Amino acid sequence: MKKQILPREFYWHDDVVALSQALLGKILVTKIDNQLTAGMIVETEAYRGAEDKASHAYNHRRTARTEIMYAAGGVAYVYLCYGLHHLFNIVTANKNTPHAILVRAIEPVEGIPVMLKRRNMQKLHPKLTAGPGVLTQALGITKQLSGASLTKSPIWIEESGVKISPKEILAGPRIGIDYAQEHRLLPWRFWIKNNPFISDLKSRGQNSRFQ
DNA sequence: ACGAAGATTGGCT
DNA sequence: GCCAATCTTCGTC
Repeated sequence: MKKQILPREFYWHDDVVALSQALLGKILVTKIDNQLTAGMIVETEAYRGAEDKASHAYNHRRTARTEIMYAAGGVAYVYLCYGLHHLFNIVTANKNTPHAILVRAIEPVEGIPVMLKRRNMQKLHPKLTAGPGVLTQALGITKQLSGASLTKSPIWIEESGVKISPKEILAGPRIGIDYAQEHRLLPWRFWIKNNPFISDLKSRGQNSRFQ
């Protein structure tokens, strides 16, 4: 099948919760250090900009770090978490609407030897790319790439040809945002049912071939 | 200028 | 299950 890079307009949709589900099954690709690596997006979280207490842009907070969230959709927002982990987000919606989608897990598709080397692992295992901090390491994404366009930079997203039906999509509370008060339990984390590469073991399903 | 907290991970008990 | 690692960011003094 033909590889089709998602156009900028794809990211301009105003409903970040719907887009978070639409991104499941798409292919996240990087070409960094001249090495092509890619994985299917299997878990996402929606962060609904100014109205979401879990969002870095809650109440229209604007700082040097979060400024890129206010750009028109279709750019990367990458930030350092706990001083260690680079977390990759997709900025969505129109300019000045700071919605973003955190990519929490991917299923490796291409460049697996490169990803293994970057992760210092010997063989394929969900730990390679299951989790927002480890998938960036596998793909070579760092905060240097925050602000990069997803249509003309070393990071982009492609159609996979695989259609994920609503029945295959599960939803639950977002992870690691207990500080978000009444927004803490919103079911804005989405994942592909029973996919072995989901970050949270409890929601992964019981038939993982890696157990 | 200071210090607490963080959209996590991996190793050890 | 618990906890340290590690450092930027941001609120407060």
